[in-house]
Amino acid sequence: MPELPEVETVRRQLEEAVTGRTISQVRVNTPKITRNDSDFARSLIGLSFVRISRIGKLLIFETSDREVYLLAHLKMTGKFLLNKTPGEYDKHTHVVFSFGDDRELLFNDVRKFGYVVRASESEVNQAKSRFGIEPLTSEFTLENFEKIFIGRKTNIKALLLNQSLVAGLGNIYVDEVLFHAGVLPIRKSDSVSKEEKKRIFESIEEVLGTAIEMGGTTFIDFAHTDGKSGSYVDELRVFSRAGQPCLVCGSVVEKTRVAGRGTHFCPKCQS
DNA sequence: CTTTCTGTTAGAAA
DNA sequence: ATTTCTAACAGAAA
Repeated sequence: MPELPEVETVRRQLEEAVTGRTISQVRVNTPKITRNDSDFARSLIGLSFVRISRIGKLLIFETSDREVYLLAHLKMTGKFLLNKTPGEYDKHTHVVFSFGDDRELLFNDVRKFGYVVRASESEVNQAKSRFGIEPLTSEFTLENFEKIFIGRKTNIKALLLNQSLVAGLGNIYVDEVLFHAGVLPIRKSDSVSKEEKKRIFESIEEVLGTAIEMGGTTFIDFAHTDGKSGSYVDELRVFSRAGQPCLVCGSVVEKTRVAGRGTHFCPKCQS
């Protein structure tokens, strides 16, 4: 579930909690999470976190060493948790950062798809360059958004899920955005009118903006760094509501498979 | 018990 | 070149 609003929520909480703190100890319980980096712990001890930034769903930790960064992706079930009882955590805790006080930063991930890896400045720039336009920034303009349609004819859902075109949308928010915009997920991108593109563009800003304000969506696993849930789940209009009445028109919300993903829509509100 | 499904995405296959 | 499909993994649900 971590999509842009969830990752942004975590970013803000991490920035508040760990910037300026010196790493005194690092424990790697599951080497795969760090891409089997045998120097991971040793190279981080003594450094401090300077800034936490984000592009799409990727978290970027700047450290006090200009050449040392951490790149972290939550994938499906990853979480960063601030642990108030050092040494006590479950079997899904793969990396532990200690700061020499009574708080630890944990990376926890049931499915182990996520990662926390060390990167150089050039590797960070390489990673950034693979992302498309970032919503809620000055580069996210209608003009730039319209450009991603050029030369493409896949369905609109796959287009919006493509991180190299727009950064940060995932399965939940694409369904919600398309409902908000009144466009069916299966529509071929080259059939989407200029007016519809404008509605989708504005819906991305609206839906993501509100979701960030509400601390993201906790559907099953997503948690804030304090373990609490996001409340945008109460605002979902179609996602996970198959078989239930559309909150706008009362029609039954349907679920199909589009772009290989479970896809929810209202057959009356979207066309 | 077995099978199916799940929020992501890199990489293979088409 | 773009688009589609699958594997990576664990656990909940059917």
